[in-house]
Amino acid sequence: MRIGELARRAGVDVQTVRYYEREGLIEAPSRTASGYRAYGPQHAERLNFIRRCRSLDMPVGEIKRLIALSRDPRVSCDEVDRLVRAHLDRVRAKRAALEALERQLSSLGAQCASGQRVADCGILEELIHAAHGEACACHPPART
Amino acid sequence: MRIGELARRAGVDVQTVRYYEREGLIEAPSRTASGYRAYGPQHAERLNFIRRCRSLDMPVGEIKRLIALSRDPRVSCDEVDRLVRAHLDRVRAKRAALEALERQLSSLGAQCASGQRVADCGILEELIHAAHGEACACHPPART
DNA sequence: CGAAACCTTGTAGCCGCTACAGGGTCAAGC
DNA sequence: GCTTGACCCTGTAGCGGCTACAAGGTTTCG
Repeated sequence: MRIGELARRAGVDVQTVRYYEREGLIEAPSRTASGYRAYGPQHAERLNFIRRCRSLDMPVGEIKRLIALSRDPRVSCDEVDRLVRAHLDRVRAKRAALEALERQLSSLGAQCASGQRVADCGILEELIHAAHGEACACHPPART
Repeated sequence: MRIGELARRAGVDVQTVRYYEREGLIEAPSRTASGYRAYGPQHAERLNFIRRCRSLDMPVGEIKRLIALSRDPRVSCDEVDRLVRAHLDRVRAKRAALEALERQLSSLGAQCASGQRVADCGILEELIHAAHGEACACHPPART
């Protein structure tokens, strides 16, 4: 199987496959006489594993670690567990941040009485007003 | 006011201020005899405006547009409104995606009975199993 | 006068791709 | 045998929003 078919099967771009190879997520396959990459079914399986992890938004580095762990079946799976849970925590935190953001944006959107000139725009006013120094959680006076 | 003080007041890095200048969000200030940037209160205000928008996760390009709009008070504020609402839609979509992700990850995390070897790890099994071709919403067989 | 804290420009790195440029290869049809 | 088009190769640069260096100049304080 050449790179195009492999990529098509997994639903990724050809470039992405080469990128994973460069990053060490997929072993470099053998080559044909003319230098084309020749993949076997194990490569397709690996690529699907990677895509499944990426669809869960795991960073490439973590996927690499998962692959390394899975190659030694004697290792305890605690680290796999820890890794997935840590990732879940990050996702949870991000979701919570987005929820707060969503609330702020929708209250901001409610400031606008359509058809006004920007001179009287409630949205801009709100943004500029905040800029004048009002306290807001998302914009602390100094960094931590 | 020199760049360090300006940055400190807004709670950003000095480099970030220079970045905003390069990107055209902040006008290039006048310079001292020795070439140091010299800022006035209007720069501080602008920087706070930018940070407020960034804290709402608006892309720099959109902030630039907002600034351009706000400089002509005769313009209708419809575009301001549209821009903010479109951004809100993006945030909503992202939050929904993260919620789905969170559900998937927590059911994945539940697969692990701690202390096992990775050979029997429920998490890896699940990930690999999916990789064997089971349908899953986040990993379609071909791209749209 | 010297050290520390500031400032300058320019460049490169982060992530996970994506898109090009500038070539080589292969299969099908004429 | 020759062209066309689809495929493949490597290498490089770009996206966003910073961040971090390097290698120098300036200011400020003791």
